[in-house]
Amino acid sequence: MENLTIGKLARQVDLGVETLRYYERRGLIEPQSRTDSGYRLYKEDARQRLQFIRRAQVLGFSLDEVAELLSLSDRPEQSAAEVKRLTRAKIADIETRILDLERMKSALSALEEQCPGHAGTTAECPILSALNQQAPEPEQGEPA
Amino acid sequence: MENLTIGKLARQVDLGVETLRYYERRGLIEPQSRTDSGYRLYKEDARQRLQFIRRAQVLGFSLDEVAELLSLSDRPEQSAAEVKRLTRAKIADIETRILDLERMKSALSALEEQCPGHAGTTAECPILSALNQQAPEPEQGEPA
DNA sequence: CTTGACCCTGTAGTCGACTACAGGGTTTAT
DNA sequence: ATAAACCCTGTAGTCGACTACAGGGTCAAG
Repeated sequence: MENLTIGKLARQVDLGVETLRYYERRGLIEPQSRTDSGYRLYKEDARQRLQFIRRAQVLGFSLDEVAELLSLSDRPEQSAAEVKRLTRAKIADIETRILDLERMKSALSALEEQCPGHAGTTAECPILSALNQQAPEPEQGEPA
Repeated sequence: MENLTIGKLARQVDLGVETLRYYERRGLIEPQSRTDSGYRLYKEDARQRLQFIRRAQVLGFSLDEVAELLSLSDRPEQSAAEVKRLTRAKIADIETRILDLERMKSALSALEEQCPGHAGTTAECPILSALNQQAPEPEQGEPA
């Protein structure tokens, strides 16, 4: 039941004091109590909660999503369906981003292989040529 | 040699007028001239340049990088080495991001498969369990 | 000749996750 | 008793790529 001031907790979990207060504003964590002078006091379980936050972030969840996960975790009787749903949505999101990146990578790689580098000029560079490729006709814009 | 006002150009390339002015501030594009009253006038080749910008962005380049690519493209006599270097760096950057995302995805997928969903409670959810896993010892923080 | 659509500059707001003050009060160590 | 180290609130700044005003001037149509 040892009480921790925000500074001690911050050092223990290797976060800035400002970050902990920020998490509090975001609704992720709250001190168990306050001293008479208003100092935040945390219990040890705050470390657990902060670790939860960090791990969820590493898995790709935003702070808003972490807040949801935490509130679900705080109700152990509730169905796990929502957690599963959030996780699936996150996986789908990540897959989309991977596909986007794969597309960029393969386009870049194909061009990079063709590029003569120091052996040629920018005028002969297929990367720049691809970017400079003739534009489609003027287009009179959307007939809004 | 038809001159375009910023609004006409914006409609043709489907960008906002503000965006074009923003690109100008960022050093990506400049009007060929100005009217006496200060209106920007662009030539048709501005479309080409804006297309270059868009394509480079799609390939993952930041506006600062696009600016570099454009200035290289503006010097056709120069070696293509720098373009190749930028491209390789971008590919490496993308590969790193893909790996990060792949790691997240496989961690999430493994947990998601184990999650009972509506058939179980949050207390039985392996996703939340993983996030709540016992933290490493208190750690007295960095002995700064 | 006036209305409306356009243009100008300059500044501020958006998103996400912090990070950094400013201007105080409190606690701890000497 | 005083200085250092801590804590408080509240606000503003950072990054990137826009986007949105505010408060003007200009230009084309009726």
